[in-house]
Amino acid sequence: MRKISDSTVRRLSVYLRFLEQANAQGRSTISSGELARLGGTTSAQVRKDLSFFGSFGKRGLGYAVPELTRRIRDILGLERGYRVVLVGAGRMGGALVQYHGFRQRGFHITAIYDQDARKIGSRWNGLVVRDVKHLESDLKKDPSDIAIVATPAESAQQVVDRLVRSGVKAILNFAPVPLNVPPDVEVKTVNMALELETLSYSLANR
Amino acid sequence: MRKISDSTVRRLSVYLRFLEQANAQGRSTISSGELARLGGTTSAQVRKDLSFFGSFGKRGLGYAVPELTRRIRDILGLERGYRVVLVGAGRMGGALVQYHGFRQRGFHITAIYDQDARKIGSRWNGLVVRDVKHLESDLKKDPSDIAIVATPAESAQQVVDRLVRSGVKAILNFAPVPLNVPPDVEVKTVNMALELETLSYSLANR
DNA sequence: TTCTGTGAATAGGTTCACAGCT
DNA sequence: AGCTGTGAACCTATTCACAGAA
Repeated sequence: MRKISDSTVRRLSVYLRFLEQANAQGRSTISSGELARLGGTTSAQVRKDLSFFGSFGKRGLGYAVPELTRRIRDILGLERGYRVVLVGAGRMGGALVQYHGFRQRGFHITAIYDQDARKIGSRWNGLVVRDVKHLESDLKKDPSDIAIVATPAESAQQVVDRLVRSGVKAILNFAPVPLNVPPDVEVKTVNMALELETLSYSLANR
Repeated sequence: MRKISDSTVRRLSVYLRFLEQANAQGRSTISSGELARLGGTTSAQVRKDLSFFGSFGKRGLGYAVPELTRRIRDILGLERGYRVVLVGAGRMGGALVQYHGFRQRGFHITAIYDQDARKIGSRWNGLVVRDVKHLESDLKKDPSDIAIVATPAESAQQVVDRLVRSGVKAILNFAPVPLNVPPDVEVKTVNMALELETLSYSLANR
């Protein structure tokens, strides 16, 4: 498949949100102009983004809301559900387990792991925190495509190595370190301090 | 000042982390090649990024670690501290208040706000959660440059409007909606469900 | 010799503008 | 008339490649 830029994929996610709203309101069509306005981009950008995957619209009319919704869900691989394991039962892990947006979109956290004996065994949103030493054996029994890493920086790479060896192919990383993975594994790092620093930069340079 | 790309600013943040490590290890110089390897980029990229702000290196030698650290902190505006207010005392807000990376980098959360009577008055990491209705009057007394919005999607825009009217110039947004702000206000949105969707895309298209 | 600093070349993403359906 | 789909033009970011300083 033709290489699609990360920014295009991110915008598809954004369009999808507004399409779901339009669906809920029972709207039958939507134009590239309206999707653009809602998503903070331009109509040409919307049409270009969609054109990488096909011609979904009707000239003079716009896009059929239910069809385009389905198509984008399909492109993003959201028609199936995903099992997600979470490593790191700290504050951030806790927030993520509760985060409604994940389940809503078909990402189901199926297990939580930690090192800390004080956390192991406690119940979190219906799940028992397990000792991270069971990570490999659990994943062998119940494989997972996606893992969320919310450990301290020091242990993140080591955890990731173990996840990769256990067949995890996609990792969402909240530890503030770049992670090394083989080319067939995808990592997204969310680094909140770094986001604040870009804000600091913009305050300092005006 | 010449327009610097967001990606350059983000990479400077990354370099800064490794420079601080190198400092801690007492290293005196570091080359663009090494910074590149650590930060997952190329040596030409490192040199280009730095060259937008001056010539900090010594040919044949590399960069003096303490000097470059200082320069980047200065560029990013990290030599001063920032007062940060947090709106939304949910799970995510809780994780953010505790997050060590913020304080470490000079971002001090000075107040927490919520709507929910059950949360108002409770102590969080030494701060009492205040009724969000005091937002404007508090900011008038003690202005803040930066706010973190961790409210539900529905209230985010309204909260942001009030922050903007109160003089906040930079917002880190965890609510899963694009926010409208005037051009002199900077917003960074962190949308975790969207990150997972880009991972889903990469799993679906291989 | 080593490694920086930087124009020039390349690649990639966005916007333009218009032909072509409905 | 209205709105899509798309090549072409434009703009921005990255990589190359080399002159020049230590």
